[in-house]
Amino acid sequence: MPVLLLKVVNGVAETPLPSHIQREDLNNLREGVDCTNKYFQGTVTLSYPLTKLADGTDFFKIVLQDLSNSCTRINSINVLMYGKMAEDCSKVLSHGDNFVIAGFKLVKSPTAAEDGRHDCHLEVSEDAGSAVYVRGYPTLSCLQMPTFTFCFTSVAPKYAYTSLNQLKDGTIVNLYGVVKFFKPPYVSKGTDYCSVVTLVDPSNAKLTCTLFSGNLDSLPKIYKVGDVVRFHRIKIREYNGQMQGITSGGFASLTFDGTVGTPIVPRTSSKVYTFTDEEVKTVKELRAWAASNLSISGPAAKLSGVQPMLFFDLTCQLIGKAKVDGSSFLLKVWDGTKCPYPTWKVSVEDRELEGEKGLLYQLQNLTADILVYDNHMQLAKSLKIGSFLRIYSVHAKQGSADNEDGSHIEFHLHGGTCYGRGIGVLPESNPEVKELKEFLESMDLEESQDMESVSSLELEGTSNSVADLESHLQRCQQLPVTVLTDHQDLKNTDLKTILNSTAPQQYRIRAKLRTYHPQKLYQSVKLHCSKCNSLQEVPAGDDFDFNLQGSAVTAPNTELHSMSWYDSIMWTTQDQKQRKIVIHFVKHDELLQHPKDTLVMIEGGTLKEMWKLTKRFKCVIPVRSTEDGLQLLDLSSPFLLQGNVTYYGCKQCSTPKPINSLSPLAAEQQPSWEPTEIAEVLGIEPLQYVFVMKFTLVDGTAPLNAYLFDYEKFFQIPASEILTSNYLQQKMEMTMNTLCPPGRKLDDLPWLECFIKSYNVKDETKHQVYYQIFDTTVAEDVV
DNA sequence: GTTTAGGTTTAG
Repeated sequence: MPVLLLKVVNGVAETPLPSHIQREDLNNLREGVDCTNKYFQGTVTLSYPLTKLADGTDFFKIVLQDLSNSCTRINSINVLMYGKMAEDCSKVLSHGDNFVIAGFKLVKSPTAAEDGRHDCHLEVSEDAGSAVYVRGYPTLSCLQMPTFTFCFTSVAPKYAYTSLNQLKDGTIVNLYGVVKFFKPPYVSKGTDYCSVVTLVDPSNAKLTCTLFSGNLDSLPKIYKVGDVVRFHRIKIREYNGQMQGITSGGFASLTFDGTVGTPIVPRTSSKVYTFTDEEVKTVKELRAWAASNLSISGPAAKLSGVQPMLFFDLTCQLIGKAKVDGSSFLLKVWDGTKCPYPTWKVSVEDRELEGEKGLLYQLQNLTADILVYDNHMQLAKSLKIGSFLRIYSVHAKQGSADNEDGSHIEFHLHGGTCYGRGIGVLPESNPEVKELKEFLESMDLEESQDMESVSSLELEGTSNSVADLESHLQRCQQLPVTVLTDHQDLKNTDLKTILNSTAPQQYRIRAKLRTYHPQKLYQSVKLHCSKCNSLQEVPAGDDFDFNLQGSAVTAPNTELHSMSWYDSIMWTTQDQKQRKIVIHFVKHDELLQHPKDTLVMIEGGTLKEMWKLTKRFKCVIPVRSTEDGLQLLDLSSPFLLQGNVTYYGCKQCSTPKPINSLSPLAAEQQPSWEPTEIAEVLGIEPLQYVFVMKFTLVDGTAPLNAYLFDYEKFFQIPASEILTSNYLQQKMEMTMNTLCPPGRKLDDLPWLECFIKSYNVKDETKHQVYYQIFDTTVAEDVV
């Protein structure tokens, strides 16, 4: 998406177009051309009346002519506008107007043969992040950032939504709800797919909807309990004394991830739909309500966390499939983790097995064989190898002990759809799929290294291969899972001896990790001040937003705008809050720099808006206006956001200076905008992210509690980045599962080699000895 | 046109 900054003063756009978007000639607009950062300028030669599409969305079509290219045969193009932008443009655009469109979508024109215009048309809407600039008119659009839009225009809701306790028999309504239960679409016994969805909302009423469609894609794309949905035109009936929702003609749905703080992006098959600030607000409210009123901790699990005798939802990639018999079908999947129990292997005829043989072999010990039955077979057969799946309510069944490999675990997807049993295909765009892909890709390297040693082996018929991953993993388990980075010459000391000795001293130990605290790993991340040695919790995002709202109450001081070393733009949100937002772009030699090198300061922005800005700009500093100049916010807020790290300062040790102190840095030849440098000139003592954990170690002589205090060395994961990276969180969880595998007997736990030191802590009343882990890191093959 | 399913685990 393009970045289009329209400078707005008193509501009138008067800025030239940003330098990085480039004009594109009509004859260069071709299907497949990347139109990001391109704009098209043309003159209106024809406009059609404003109309409404079947779903009520405004639609406006005009024809633009590119007069600069009079020599080309085709010099005009259709422009299709949707939603609010259509309505607005229809009011101000007239014949002969010359204007600019950016952020358009180039789509093959179905009417090119008849109207003789360009063989593509341009589609624009606010939802798509488009912007229209008409000379001399107020801006119709937006100050638009890479992936979000600050809209200047207010949008009145077109649809009325009924809360779930107000539903009446025989009506057709629009509604919102949080998914409490769902059955992923399955093949019904009739002609359609069916999906059953139970919704709840803050009225505390519940509605079960039975949705049918011949088109799988038009059923709601619900991936988990807690997702938020918007249904349009759903029919309400009474059934067995309760209200029931059922699809009616024109049924349409949007689905949103229900996790607080994740991007609000609708999942839908509808080509055109209303999606405005109203929707965003409603989804936020429902997310917040659900977070405190709905238990959404589903039965999701990784293979490494599978418990026998339980049902769970598995997110995985399909690597093989095979027909087994008339009532069952085999899916071979993996999720990058290893089930801690022996798992079954379903034998199938070689010719029935689909999938890449090399990969199936390579991953054989990380693969779960899932047998699916009856009604699920049809869907299972149609799945594409390589696709990402969520298989709901898989049964992890304890196998019979008389089997030759003892008691193994079997995976069944039983027939029927009770408890939402079924299979859903996740799109590549799904954040969890992205995460999984990244994760699987990062594993591939290790696997392929292992494969080098067996590359000469025949890959066919290798069920008893000696050089498989299983034995590799077993070898790993005999080697220590943590190693020393120093002090190799030291001898081990047993824990009892250490506990009976005086502090301070240093020891090398060999022990097992019996348990650790906190179990919720994100709780182990703290902020540490190396100056006063204080530790504190990482502020929750919500607190920070609250602080921002407080600072936004003070109106921005326009006297501080556009100083010698920065340019400023301000605008007001058109929602009820009428929030004023100012962005100050720091210049170098009086020129704006490339966004990736630019530091921006923002007044009145929300946390989410700032995160978006960090994707585009080098650094973001939240600021507020005072009479004397721009200042940092209270130190409960970060003083800097950069990449995916939020930097905080120590309240005790910092003496914040005015923002103007940054200007010498901006004047440097090539400002590096290093966080430490920024902190220093702003008088901030930066806090460092650190993992703080308590390990209970045992070695057969005594248990000993040792603290881990680690910036990044132990886990080889920067503590500063883990809170914003699901991938790193998953990696850390896997590491902990290797160090201390759940459900394992003490004998079967792996050994850790650690370097620890004891130290004294004394106060008036007591004296205690503590232990801390040093110079130790997770072994290379564990990471 | 208005079936299909209408939540609450298979039993392989």
